[in-house]
Amino acid sequence: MRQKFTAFPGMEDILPGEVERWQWLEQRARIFFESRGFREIRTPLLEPAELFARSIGEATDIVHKEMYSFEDRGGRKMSLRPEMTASVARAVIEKGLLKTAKSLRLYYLGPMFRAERPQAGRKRQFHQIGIEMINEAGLEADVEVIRLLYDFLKYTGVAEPLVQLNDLGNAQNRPKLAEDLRHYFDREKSKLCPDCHWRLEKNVFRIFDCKVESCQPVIQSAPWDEVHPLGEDFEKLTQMLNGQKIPFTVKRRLVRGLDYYDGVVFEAVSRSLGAQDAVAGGGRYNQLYAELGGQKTPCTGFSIGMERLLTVLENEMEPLSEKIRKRRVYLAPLDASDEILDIFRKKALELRELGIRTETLPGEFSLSRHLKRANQWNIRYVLMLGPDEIKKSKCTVKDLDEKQQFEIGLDELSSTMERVLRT
RNA sequence: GUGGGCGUAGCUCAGCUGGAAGAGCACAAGAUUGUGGAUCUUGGGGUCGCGGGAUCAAAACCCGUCGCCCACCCCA
Repeated sequence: MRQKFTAFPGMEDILPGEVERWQWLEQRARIFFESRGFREIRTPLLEPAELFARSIGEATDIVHKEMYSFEDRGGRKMSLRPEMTASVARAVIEKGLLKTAKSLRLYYLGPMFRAERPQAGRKRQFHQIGIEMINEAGLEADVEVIRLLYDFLKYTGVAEPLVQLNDLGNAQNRPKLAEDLRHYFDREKSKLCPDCHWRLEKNVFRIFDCKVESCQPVIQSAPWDEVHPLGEDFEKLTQMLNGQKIPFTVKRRLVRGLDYYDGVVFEAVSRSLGAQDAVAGGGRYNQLYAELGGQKTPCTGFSIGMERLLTVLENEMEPLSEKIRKRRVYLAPLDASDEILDIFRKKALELRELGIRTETLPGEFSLSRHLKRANQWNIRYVLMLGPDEIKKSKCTVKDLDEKQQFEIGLDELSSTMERVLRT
């Protein structure tokens, strides 16, 4: 097993057999978001390094130690995108998309890159599905984003999506909030772990992510309600969510690692994921566009980790392979006559136009072999055509699951198979 | 960057206090040229992660090294 080339750590091949789940999820996403008025946007994988520093934040881990950055031949500093929100903002500002529309609803889907140490649920190349609601202020937009996330997760088959939310405060009061929290944790410093001491210096909010046992009491009794009580707006938001029957919990220690968030933030979590339990995360960001040189533009959005969602769905996905399997038929010509092969070519074309995968083993005329192969390829229906069938102008269709077979007139073969496969 | 676990066939792994590299699954051919999954027969596949050391003898013991996984940090 001496191998010359291997994929880089944390960059995985998605092989046939697994790729079908990805295709399925991508298709679900497109159907779901497009039918709700979102339009896809695709941006380059490479962007100016500065774009991410300005948007995500110079001091965040993502920017200062997890970006793939390098210079191209012209000495331009570029980075592989670690997330999509900044790229979308750049494109919207650069192309002036808000000049011909008051607001935008965009979705995206694709690979992101972060040079972290790989682990369960954390790859260096990973994939996200996300949406951005651009230039949409107001509680209604916040509620809608959360509802879209909740509905989409249900739509893909997550049994009970759990949404957690928090209010990080707005641009005006956030510095003071950080200051007050720093003040509090500084008083309790002796009870905190070394990592938290570091966080205290760097980014107080991160202390809330600490999992060390001894830090928990201090975190629990953080004076959120004094320094930043949940306001009337947040109260209204929760009422609206209740009204729409979206289950959620308020988690005051929920903070996010990207600096551009302010206001309402949320995550969807699943216990089945292990240490990295967030399936999706998002929230409101009202300052980003101004920061990047555009007009001040209130926005909200989220992104979903595709790998993580697929992990959550793993159990529920079993019927999926079944569904894919059903859209296939196998053609078994029983001799090499031109007449039979001609009919099969024509029928294969018809079936394929109907979106039915049609396969055969070329140059093989032994029925036993055909059946074996169909079985091996996990195809349920075998269409058999030989001299006997030609005489009657019919085709014998064998159902390998039910061990039945029946004859269908050649003229209605394709339409009948379409009906059979639909159920 | 810091811990812990694991590296033997394509996959899952067994291999005892050192004594001729194995099983199951998968793959290929046949028994079987108009009725498949089973069974049987046969076959291809290995620098036992890599390098060194002690030994008559190492997959096993010692040292080093590389890789992967999990966890911390952080996030999707």
